Amino acid sequence: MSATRQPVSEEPEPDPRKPEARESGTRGRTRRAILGAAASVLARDRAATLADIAEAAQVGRSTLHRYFPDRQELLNATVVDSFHVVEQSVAAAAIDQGPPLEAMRRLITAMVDVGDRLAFLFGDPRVLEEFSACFEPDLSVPTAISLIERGQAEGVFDPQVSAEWIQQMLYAVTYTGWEAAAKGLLPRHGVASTVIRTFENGVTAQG
Amino acid sequence: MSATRQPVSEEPEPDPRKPEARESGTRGRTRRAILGAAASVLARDRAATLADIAEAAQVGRSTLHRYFPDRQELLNATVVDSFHVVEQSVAAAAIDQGPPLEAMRRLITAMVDVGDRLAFLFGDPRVLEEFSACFEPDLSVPTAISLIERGQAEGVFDPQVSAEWIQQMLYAVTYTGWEAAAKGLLPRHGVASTVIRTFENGVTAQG
DNA sequence: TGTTTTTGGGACATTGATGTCTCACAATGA
DNA sequence: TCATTGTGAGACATCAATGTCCCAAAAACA
Repeated sequence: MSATRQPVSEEPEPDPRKPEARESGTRGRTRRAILGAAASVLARDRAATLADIAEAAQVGRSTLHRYFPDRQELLNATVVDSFHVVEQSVAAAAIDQGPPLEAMRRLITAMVDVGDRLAFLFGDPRVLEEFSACFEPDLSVPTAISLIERGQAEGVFDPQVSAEWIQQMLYAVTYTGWEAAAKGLLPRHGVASTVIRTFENGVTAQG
Repeated sequence: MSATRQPVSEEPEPDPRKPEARESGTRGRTRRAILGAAASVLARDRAATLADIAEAAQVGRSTLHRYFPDRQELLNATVVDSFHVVEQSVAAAAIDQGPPLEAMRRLITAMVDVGDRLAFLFGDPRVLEEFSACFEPDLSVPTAISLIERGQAEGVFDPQVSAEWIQQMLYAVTYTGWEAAAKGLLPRHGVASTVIRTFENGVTAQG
C-alpha cells in the first residue's frame, strides 16, 4: 500500500526525473488534465489513440506530446499517477484498523470512488507488466491480502478459498459495479452498497 | 439462448454467404483452426495483430487473408463462431429445467468450459457493438435472466438486486475464474466449484 | 501595459499493420 | 501416377498512428 519512501535507491541516473514537482500552476493543471483523461479514456479503450486522449483532455495533440514525448511515457506517467490516486483513497480507508468486515466495506467504498483508475490499472494486465518491466516495481500494488487473511483468521471470510482468490473477486466485483454504473445499470449512489452486499453474500437470498 | 431459426429475413443480398457450409474437409479444418486461434488470442489481447493470430493458428498470414479478406470479416466470423460454441455448451446445461440453483450450477460449469470464447465475446463491449451494428442482431445474447428471475421468484436468489446485476456478476465471476486458471492461480479442475461457491455465497464464512 | 509562457494547428517523416498479388511447393484425391 | 486444391513466403502499395518541428495566437504574469 504505502510507497516505499525510503531513499534506498535514489534515481541511479541524474536525469531530470521530477517533472511533477512544482511546475507553474498552469503546467501542473494541464498535466493533471492529461493524466486524468488518459486514465479515463484508456480504462474504456486500451487501444485509444493519442488524439483521442488529447481530445478528452481538451488539449492539442502537440501539447500532449510536449508533456509526454511518446506513448510509453504517457502510459508510465498515467500508471504512476493512478497509483497515487488509488493509494491515497485506499489509505484513507485505514484497512488495518477495526473489524475486518467493516474495514473491507470501507475499502470497497474507496475503490468504487476511484473506479476508472482501477479499471485502467487492472483492466489490462499488460499495462502493469510493461510498466514494471521498465522500472523497478517500487510501486507496491495495493494489496488487501493481509486484511483478507486477518478476516479469515477471525472466521469472517471464507477460509476454504485462498486469500488471492478473494482478492481477485474484490477487484472483479468492484470493477463490475463501476462498469454497471458507467452504463447506467446501477444508480451512482447505490454502487458501493450493492457491491458490498454481493461481495459478502453472493447472489443467493440470505436465510 | 436459441438463435432465431425462423427464416424471417433471409439474406437480402444474394451474395455467397455460407462459406461455413460444407467445404472440403481440409478447408473446414483450417477455417476452424483460425477461428479458434482468433478467439483465444483476441480474448487475451484485443489489439492482437493478424500476424499474431495466423501464428497461433499455425497458418501463414496470406492463408488467413484468403479465408477472411479483412480484419473485420475475421472479427465477425469469430463472433458468430464463438456464439455457436457458447450456445451449444449452454444449451446442454438445460437451464430451464430443474431447480434454479442446480440449473445455475450447470450453467456456470458450461460457461467455464468455454471461458476463452466468453472472454472474447464479452471482454470488450466494443466487439459486440461493432458486430451488431453491421448485422441484424439475429444472434440473441445468451441470457440467464429468465433463470435468475425464476430463482428470485422461488426465493433462491437475492430479490433485493436486479436480475441484470446478478447476470453481470455471473459473467464477472466466471471470467475471473477463467482468468485465475489461465494464470495458474486456480487449479483447472477446481475452477467451476470455486466459482459456484463464491457466486452463491460470496466471500464470507458461511455460518 | 508589455513580456514571457503556454498553446493549437499544420506540415512533414517514420513506422507498423493491413490488404493484394504472385509464384513455387505441399497435400489431397482420383 | 497425375491433376487439383490448398498453402507459405515474399514483394508491394496503402493507410492510420506516431513523433518532430515550426509559428502565430492566446493566456498568464509583472
